[in-house]
Amino acid sequence: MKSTLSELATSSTAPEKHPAHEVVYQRVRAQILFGELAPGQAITIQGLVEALGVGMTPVREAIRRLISDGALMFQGNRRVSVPLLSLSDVNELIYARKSIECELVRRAALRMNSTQIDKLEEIDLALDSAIRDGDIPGYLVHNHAFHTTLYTGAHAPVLIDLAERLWLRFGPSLRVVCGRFGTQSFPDRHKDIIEALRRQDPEMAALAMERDVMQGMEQIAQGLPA
Amino acid sequence: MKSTLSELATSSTAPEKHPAHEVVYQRVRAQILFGELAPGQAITIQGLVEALGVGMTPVREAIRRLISDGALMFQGNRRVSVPLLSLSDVNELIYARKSIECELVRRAALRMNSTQIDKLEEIDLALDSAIRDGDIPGYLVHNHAFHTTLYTGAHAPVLIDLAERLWLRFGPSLRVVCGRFGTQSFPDRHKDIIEALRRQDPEMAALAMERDVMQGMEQIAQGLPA
DNA sequence: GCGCCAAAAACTTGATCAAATTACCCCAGA
DNA sequence: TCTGGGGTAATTTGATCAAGTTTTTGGCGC
Repeated sequence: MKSTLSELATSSTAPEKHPAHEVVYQRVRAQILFGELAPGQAITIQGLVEALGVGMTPVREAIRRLISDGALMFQGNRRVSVPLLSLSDVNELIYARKSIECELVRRAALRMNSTQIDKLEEIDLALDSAIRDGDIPGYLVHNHAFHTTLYTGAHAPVLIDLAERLWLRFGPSLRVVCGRFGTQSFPDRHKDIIEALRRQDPEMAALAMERDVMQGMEQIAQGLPA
Repeated sequence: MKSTLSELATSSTAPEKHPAHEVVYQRVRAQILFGELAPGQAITIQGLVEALGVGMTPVREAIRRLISDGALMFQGNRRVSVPLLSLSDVNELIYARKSIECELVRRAALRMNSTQIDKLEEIDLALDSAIRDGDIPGYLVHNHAFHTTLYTGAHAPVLIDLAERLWLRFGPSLRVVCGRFGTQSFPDRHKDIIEALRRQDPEMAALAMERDVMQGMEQIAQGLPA
């Protein structure tokens, strides 16, 4: 029984019939977010056609979407690859993440009820175990789940869309950093965020989020290819 | 000799061979940005196939991209349409535009040379004539050109990508507002921006941009369907 | 090193199948 | 007879695939 990370992350309890191009998109998206694809790695349409056993049209649609997301990069001569981040890119991502995600957590602080916050705490506990065990894929999955669940509470679809896009850009590089430094080097700001949510204190939440973002992004900056 | 707005806006001096899916994307993108498609309007694959004389795979790719951009909206039952903005959407767009575009103009203020600023001033003059003449399409095209040229000077690809996406979201609604109120109601903050650029004063530029953004978005908010 | 040739991959199209909407018709009830 | 509702048929549209065409790449010989 083989079950890859991306299969787990994309499996749904409700067996709705998703179109093939959607399945391919979600699958590759998860591979990028959770580090199964390395920065700089080449992606071919044919490769995905053979790997996933679908026709070429759905694969093409999924790839165009991912390029638009910034999750993949069009290299000009018909080549597609996972982007390599420059230091300048990381600096832009830092600014954008701080702007967007701090606002999301501010809004979430005003709107989330205690049930939703409990759910968040539950995810954070799973995240803690992953960190203790040095489980890098688990860390990536739960860390992403923590943020997306948090943002869902903000009821801000446009900002959430922007935030998800930013995560797709640094996902592969985050995986590399974890592989190099392990998960220990991430002190947990999530506890501060949760406390701020319970107090319904937007500015405290935004401050904790800013620290969380900075920690992650500085790690990525240090792990950049020289 | 018929030449629509989107044809003009996408025509390039260099007749490079772009793939059909790219041509379709640029074409529909321009139609959305410059108001040839109304909010709520339905988009069909077959319609574009017939209108543009290309196969359906390139059209599908272009549509997926535009959906990912937020320029089009997937309505669940296989239907695609130009999004209608809610007041909440506009509020999110205001925050995002202020964050991203003010930072872009700050960076541009530190990097643009006087030749580039001259180019910007030239575009702004064309914009002024369009306003005087009540030329709404011209206003939309030149206004967009002003901002993209300005942002190009910031050398910040990630932030530029985010900003372009935001423009795609409110493009159709901006067209509606112009049609209702005309172009007179847009006092010109661009002069302030240009002066700030010449002084290389990032904060003055950011402030002028913030006013420009607020003016445009408040117009859109007031023009929202009741 | 330069150019030609072969193989692989991307691009495009047309055909086929499935799903959804629309049109239409028939019948019941006023 | 007229009207309205329900159900079915036809058309429209979307989804997928496979084949043909074009482009790029990489190797090989000169």
